[in-house]
Amino acid sequence: MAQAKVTSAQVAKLAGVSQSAVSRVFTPGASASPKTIAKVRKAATELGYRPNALARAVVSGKSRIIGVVMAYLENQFYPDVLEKLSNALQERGYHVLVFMASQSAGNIDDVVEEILDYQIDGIIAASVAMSSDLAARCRAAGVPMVLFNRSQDDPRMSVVTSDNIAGGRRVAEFLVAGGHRKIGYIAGWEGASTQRDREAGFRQGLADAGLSLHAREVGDFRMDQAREAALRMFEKDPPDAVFVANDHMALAVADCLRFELGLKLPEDVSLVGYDDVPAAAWPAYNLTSLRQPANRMVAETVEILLHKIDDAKAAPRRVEIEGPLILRGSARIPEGWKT
Amino acid sequence: MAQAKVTSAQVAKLAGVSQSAVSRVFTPGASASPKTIAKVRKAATELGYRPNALARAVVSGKSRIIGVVMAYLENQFYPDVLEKLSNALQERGYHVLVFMASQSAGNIDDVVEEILDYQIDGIIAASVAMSSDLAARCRAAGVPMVLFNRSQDDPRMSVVTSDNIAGGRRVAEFLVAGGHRKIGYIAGWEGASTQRDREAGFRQGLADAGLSLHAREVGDFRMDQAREAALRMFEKDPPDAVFVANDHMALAVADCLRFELGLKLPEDVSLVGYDDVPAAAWPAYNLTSLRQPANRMVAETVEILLHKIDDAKAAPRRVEIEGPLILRGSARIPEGWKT
DNA sequence: CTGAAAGCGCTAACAG
DNA sequence: CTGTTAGCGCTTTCAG
Repeated sequence: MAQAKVTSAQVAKLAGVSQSAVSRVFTPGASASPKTIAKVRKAATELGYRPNALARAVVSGKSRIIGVVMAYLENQFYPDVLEKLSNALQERGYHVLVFMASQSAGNIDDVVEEILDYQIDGIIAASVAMSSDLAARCRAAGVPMVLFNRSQDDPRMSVVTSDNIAGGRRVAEFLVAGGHRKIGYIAGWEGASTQRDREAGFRQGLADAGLSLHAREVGDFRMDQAREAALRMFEKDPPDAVFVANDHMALAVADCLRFELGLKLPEDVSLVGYDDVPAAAWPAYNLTSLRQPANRMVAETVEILLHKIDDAKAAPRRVEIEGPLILRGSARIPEGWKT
Repeated sequence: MAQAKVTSAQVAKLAGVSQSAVSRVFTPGASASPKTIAKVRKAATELGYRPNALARAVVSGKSRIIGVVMAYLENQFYPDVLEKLSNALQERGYHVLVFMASQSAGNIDDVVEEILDYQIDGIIAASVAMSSDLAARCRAAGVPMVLFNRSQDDPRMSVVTSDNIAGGRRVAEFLVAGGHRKIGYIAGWEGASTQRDREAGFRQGLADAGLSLHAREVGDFRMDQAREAALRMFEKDPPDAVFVANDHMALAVADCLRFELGLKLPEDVSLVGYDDVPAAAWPAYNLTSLRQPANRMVAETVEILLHKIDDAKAAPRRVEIEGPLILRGSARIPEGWKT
């Protein structure tokens, strides 16, 4: 009968070996004779023994816990990422301690401290701005960190994003090739590197075609703000195409244009988003969007982090992954446009 | 200058007190003279000391970690719940170790064992079926558990759901009052208690009006399955109203009916979902839905779990929370229908 | 209130 | 390979 809190000592006694023998049997890198292993395993299952991960962590210094900081889960892109991260880390024998930076009165720093108290082996920060102060603390504590979908100038920091500049440029090329000339942009939160890069790339792409932004509004990565931005943008001299900094906002813009302003996509205006969240593919939206390859971004993130974990002096890496433009019905497709 | 891994012993030395004094200053329930507290605090901040939560957990037996098991995050209802859970627990000084049961080759039991190794103080299982075997293990390990949005017959288990039977019945009353007579139902995964209860309530509601189900198909809580279910249901003798077991599926059904079958909502057919996820309110869907009050469900869940944590012999509780029917444009609204 | 001392459950040298 | 012996960093008696 399985007892609560069985210790290695009890297993040792039952198996007739030393406590360290038990430890060895359950420690990945250690060796024991087949005979000992058998005896210990038998006793262990008999008692329902499982090693105490915390005690192990205290002595070994490795908790096999990764802290994941998320800004908010409303944007479909993030639940998807969280799920993938969690699965990828689980496969590698790590577990995820989550922290939502959302509501928490701005003091994300406090909670990262708290999370640090758990002796986590690494941190993944998705779309949150790390104060350089905090980054310094993590470095001091020897906890590797990688930024996901948010860049930072600090060259000591590992970063994984999509290639936002190339992506922005590609959208511009696409819209220009589609014959659009009055092209608007709805920006995300201006503090975000992703926002800045997408806009920069987009502007470059327009400039290459001798164009510039016809209109620009800020949506702050929020649906309600995006709707209002769209309303302002179409008040007078409306654009014939709009690029929205992410899909989450683009969905709201699509609704606003169609149901509030009575416009048809793509006949009256072309609309393009960024991320390719699941909802972009839903028939009600059918949104053309530049895909962020979540799978590859997650894989890289995990790779970089785990590598840094077992080699503390590994150099920081900055990875930008290009994603394809997914063509759907919300934007006019140029004749002969190749993929 | 903040050093990596500062111990209480170092702080003690600097403060000129014993190591236990330092411990007392940082232990919630303990006492020390104001003078000692001051000295210790000063030394601690000077060194950048923070107690090691793991070591504390080993000796105290309380980790202040809650394991949260989630089936999948694609259905918008769950990210929302996860975020709220995480926030609520954080406020109470707990942290969340997540486990995604999704892909993981069916063996959710294995990973719950893993998560149990971390000496978590409690488990919240959202929409996952606990094998009674596993439930027994948790009980043996003395780890309280509460089931969220999924019921189980075992009376020793605490459970929080919405009142699915009342909800199903209410939808039936609503559709009947709207003059519908050929009413179809698209079921979720048949293994889920929520599915069964919603259907049971719905059928009761119809029966009370002398009606029965005109058609029934299974969508398994998946969008693609739901679409196919809708297609089958409308192949011949189509219903004039459909209740779909959750919004996640209802969104797919809405798209199928409108864009594949060319039907108008609510003129040709009324559609009602369950959950009231954010997307239900998006203009593109405007879906009438029975809301699951996530806030209250989460609050209850946390309450029950934490109570059980500090009183091990607290009786299990089963809570069913009623939610309102949110009227939108996808279903005909009966004349004089009161809220 | 405070320090000394005894563990929590486990891993990691260390001799044999 | 194995048992013995030190700890990991902390909380918690136990005297004083």
